[in-house]
Amino acid sequence: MMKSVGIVTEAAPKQSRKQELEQKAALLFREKGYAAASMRDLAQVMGIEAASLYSHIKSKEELLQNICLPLAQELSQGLTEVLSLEISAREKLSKALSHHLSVITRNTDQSIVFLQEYRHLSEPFRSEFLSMRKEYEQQLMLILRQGIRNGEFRKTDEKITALTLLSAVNSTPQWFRKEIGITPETVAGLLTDILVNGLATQPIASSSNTK
Amino acid sequence: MMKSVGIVTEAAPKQSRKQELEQKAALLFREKGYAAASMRDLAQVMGIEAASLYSHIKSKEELLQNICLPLAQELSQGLTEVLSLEISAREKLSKALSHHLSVITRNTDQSIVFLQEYRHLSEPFRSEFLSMRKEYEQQLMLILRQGIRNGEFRKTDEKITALTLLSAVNSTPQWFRKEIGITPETVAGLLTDILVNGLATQPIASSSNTK
DNA sequence: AATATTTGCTAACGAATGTTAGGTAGCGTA
DNA sequence: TACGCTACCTAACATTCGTTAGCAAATATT
Repeated sequence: MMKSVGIVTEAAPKQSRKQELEQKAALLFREKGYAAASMRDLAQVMGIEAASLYSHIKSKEELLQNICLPLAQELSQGLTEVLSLEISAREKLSKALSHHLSVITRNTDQSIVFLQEYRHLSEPFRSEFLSMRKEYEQQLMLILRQGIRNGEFRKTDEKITALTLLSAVNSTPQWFRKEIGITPETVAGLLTDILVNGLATQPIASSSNTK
Repeated sequence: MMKSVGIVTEAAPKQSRKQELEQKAALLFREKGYAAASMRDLAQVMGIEAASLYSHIKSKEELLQNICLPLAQELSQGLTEVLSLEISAREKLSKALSHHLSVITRNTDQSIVFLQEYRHLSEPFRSEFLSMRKEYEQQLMLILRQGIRNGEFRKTDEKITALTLLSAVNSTPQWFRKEIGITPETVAGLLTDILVNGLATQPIASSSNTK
């Protein structure tokens, strides 16, 4: 039952076919959406018949789960680690955004599917996913609250700010291509700078300016 | 046999049946996604049979078009108007974000469908939609460029910044509920403040200004 | 009262969907 | 050699899909 190929020399893409399937599925789901992407579409991309897919997977939804859940795990774990550090709120926010961006820019297809198609998970998984997301948002709010309390951040609505930050960084996979020379770390620096320091060269006095 | 149970006496069905259908369709598409939402689902929400929907519409996609295209028009027109004003870049950006937020917070269901399901438009429409979006992004970049040139804004990557701003405001319909007392104008003020002035109370030296 | 429009019905269509059953060729290993 | 495993095949299934045809009651218009 167990694959005893555990010699260290396995750097070659031997563990491939299923992984290749999952990669192709992520790309297909990204492009057409989970519901609109058929197993026959996926089979065509793989160069085989639709029924043959079931030699590798149990169901279509298993593919979606294998895209969403590992990503959710990796994101959650990273943020929890950052929260445990004893550094300023500003540094925490910077590290949190960097880790988040690092994860999603290294998995752009998966991230887009993760963000947009999670609702097609069936029931134990969907709820689990949503509560993980809620906890993630609340952990981010914790950082903001700390920063506001000790004067590092301005007094903003924590919830709105957290959701706004998240959706700003979550749009990155839409335009990020690793071929164009820009690294995830550079992106993290750029976005963190914009969001923390703002666009303006000098802040405006009052809170309201519209009339 | 027609159901002659007209006793129900709906309060004031001022809007036509077709408008009601389009509103319900927007909500359904938002909740399940366009591809996963069936005409039979929609019929059930309307309390009629699926085939009866076709007394009001020509096709499922017509519903999607009637959700996406008016919204795209209203957004584009507003931004073009702002661009024509002779005011500072900062004021332009503020007005642009305010108008954008005003439109999407007044049509939350439609906005979410508009943002996530446009790809299911068939071909003349999808391309038209994409080019409108591209022009919208470029108009926003124009404001940023103006602000950077005349020193109102810090030197950031215009494209990345524009996309980041857009996705930040576009997440608003996800949490905005008009019942909770907060007005679109207040949201616009909050978000503009965060994005323009940043989170920090005092900007950091930002050593990572390599490029 | 006669007519037209709106709004709904039942029945059914062909096409597409995810998935199962059962089989086969090739390959590495005991 | 025999075995088991991976990776694929053809054929077919039950459902669901968007949509059409044809008809009828209610409502509005004349």
